[in-house]
Amino acid sequence: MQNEKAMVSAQDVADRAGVSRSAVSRAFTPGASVSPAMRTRVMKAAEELGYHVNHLARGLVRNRSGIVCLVVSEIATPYRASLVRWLTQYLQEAGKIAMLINTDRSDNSVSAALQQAINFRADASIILSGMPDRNITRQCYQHGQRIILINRDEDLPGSLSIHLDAQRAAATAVMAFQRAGCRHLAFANSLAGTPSLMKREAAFITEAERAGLQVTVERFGTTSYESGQILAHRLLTRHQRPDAVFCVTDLVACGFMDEARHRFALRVPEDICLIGYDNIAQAGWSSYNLTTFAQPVEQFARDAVSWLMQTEKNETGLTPQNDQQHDSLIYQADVVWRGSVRGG
Amino acid sequence: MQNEKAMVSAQDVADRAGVSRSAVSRAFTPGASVSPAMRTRVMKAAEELGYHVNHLARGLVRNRSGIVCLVVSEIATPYRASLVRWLTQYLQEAGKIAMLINTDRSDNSVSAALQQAINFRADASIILSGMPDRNITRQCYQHGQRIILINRDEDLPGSLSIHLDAQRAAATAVMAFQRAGCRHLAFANSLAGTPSLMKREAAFITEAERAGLQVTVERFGTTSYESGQILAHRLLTRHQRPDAVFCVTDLVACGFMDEARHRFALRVPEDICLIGYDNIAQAGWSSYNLTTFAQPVEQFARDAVSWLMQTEKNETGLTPQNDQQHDSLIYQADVVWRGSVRGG
DNA sequence: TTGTAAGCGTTATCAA
DNA sequence: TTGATAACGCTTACAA
Repeated sequence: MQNEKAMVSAQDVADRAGVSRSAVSRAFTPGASVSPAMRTRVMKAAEELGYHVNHLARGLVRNRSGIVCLVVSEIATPYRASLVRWLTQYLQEAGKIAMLINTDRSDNSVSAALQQAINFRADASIILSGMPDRNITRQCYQHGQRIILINRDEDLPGSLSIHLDAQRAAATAVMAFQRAGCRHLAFANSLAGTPSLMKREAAFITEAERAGLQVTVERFGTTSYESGQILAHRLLTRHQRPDAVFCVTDLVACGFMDEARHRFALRVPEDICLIGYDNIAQAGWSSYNLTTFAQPVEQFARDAVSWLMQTEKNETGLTPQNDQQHDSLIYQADVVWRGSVRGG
Repeated sequence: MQNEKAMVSAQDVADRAGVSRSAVSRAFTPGASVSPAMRTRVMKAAEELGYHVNHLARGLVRNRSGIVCLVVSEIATPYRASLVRWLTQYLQEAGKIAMLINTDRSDNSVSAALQQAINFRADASIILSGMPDRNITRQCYQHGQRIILINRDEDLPGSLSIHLDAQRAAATAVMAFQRAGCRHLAFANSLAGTPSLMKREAAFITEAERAGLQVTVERFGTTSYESGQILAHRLLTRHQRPDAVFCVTDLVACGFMDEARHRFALRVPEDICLIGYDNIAQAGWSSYNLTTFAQPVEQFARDAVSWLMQTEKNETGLTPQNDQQHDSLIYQADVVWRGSVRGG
């Protein structure tokens, strides 16, 4: 015990238990053909020796690692963090393990992340940020790796796309603002230009026009609290100050609200109505009490993982024609009425 | 190309380039002895074939995977999320890759997480939450896996402990409250009972006593916004209402402040002074503008990773006696003066 | 149900 | 610098 071998292998366990290597392997493989007596015997020896299956070797021979890559930028952001939280949880429950790859949002770095995914023979990659090179995703696909895109605006062969329907949320927002008697609508967006974010803007404009209302659009920086402050400054110093602002995310809305209150001495919702998007925890904090649209994050995670497990079987029996098609899931972002819109 | 083999191996590349397998291996190994001509030749073939080194196989033979496990509960919490953010970033820059394991904070689930770390032959594990069984950490150690403990109160052989000095922060807080003319100090804590959190409480009491002040302690729930609200309710309905509260984390402080303002109509800092801990992003938002102590999170990450890389070499030439000792890093949490304390 | 043996894709050792 | 060969620890036909 003093001089224990660093790594104890299945062979060591087999020797100790007086059985064959394969018996040990089977004892550790769920659903393998092994007698209860054999299993307990092996387990006992394994316990005594401190044996742990080497997933590297297992993955090598099975050509499937059990690893799922999470490709994400700005993990510390509340919305992303909660997505990662639920994803890791459901992944673990399904017996998978999450690899977290931090990207700087550039498509380049996303591609680098997928390189890693391929290197580790990940079973799948879940992309929360950016959009990788088509060439690399093709390689992932060829390696039997499935790809899940969350709020990304592209469809890849053999992938699952998870989207939000921007239209209904926009219609609800316009309706709420109208009911509150607002006349001058605005949309506070970032300069990120992410398709899903641009869709929110476009949908809001469309729905406002349908209601006979004009929308002032202002765009700045990333989707952050600080951008919200700047956007507030820009919109609130305009000649025609808006009395209703739809912010592209809650983070932006929080920054906007703080600036409106503390710099412009405006009351929310009396002087200005605000709506956000995401339903991050802070939106529910009583300083903000922000009306917003909730992304069903936990649902995303649950459905993404169950899609993963369902498509697992196809792994071997690839039917190229069929697999060329991608799956798609579209969710509604439910409105969460709080106090940032009059009469909400 | 239609019928490309799912996985292209080093052998395939070697065949195509007309060289040996080992030449391919060397071409992909940084610092290996290979001529530039050979390298470009191999790389060309690899590119054409879409070859990617199999890290599973590489890890198997090198007995080192390049994986570092991050064991953490409540990832979506701002402080944890930012720690994970920096850790993953520095890990990646050092050529490692992070595996994220979500625990429910129980020591059991932390042990299960470390099991996974062993299964994947992780180079190291970084524990941000909970405290695993001594038995399992010993096994990690024997597998040559290093362990980094962040704000955990135990020292393991061959591990690095990262701690915060609670005393100086406490002294600073007491001084600030005194200078603000506060008479009735309180400490708002969670029921979590984590050693690092309890230390903050103990240190605050000690320093207050040294200054001749009494501290009312209230404890409730987890360290969350909601707990802060409850704690505020409890402390502010007391016969002797405190006029200065040190909150165990910023999250608690935010909840406390919101409740004090919106439910008790108290002004901060005029009626009550508040100090938090962590310096999460929200503490800087203008609704809170919270004076707090900043955990040097980025520094943690940088130092943790550089310790990891430095101790890498010892991997093979283990000198048991030497390695029994652990390293320890103690940081100061610098105060961030904002507006939640009078005269701050 | 169990054992035997042949890989899986690498890297490392040793000659050349 | 390059190439052959032996591990690395596991799973999985196939045979018993």
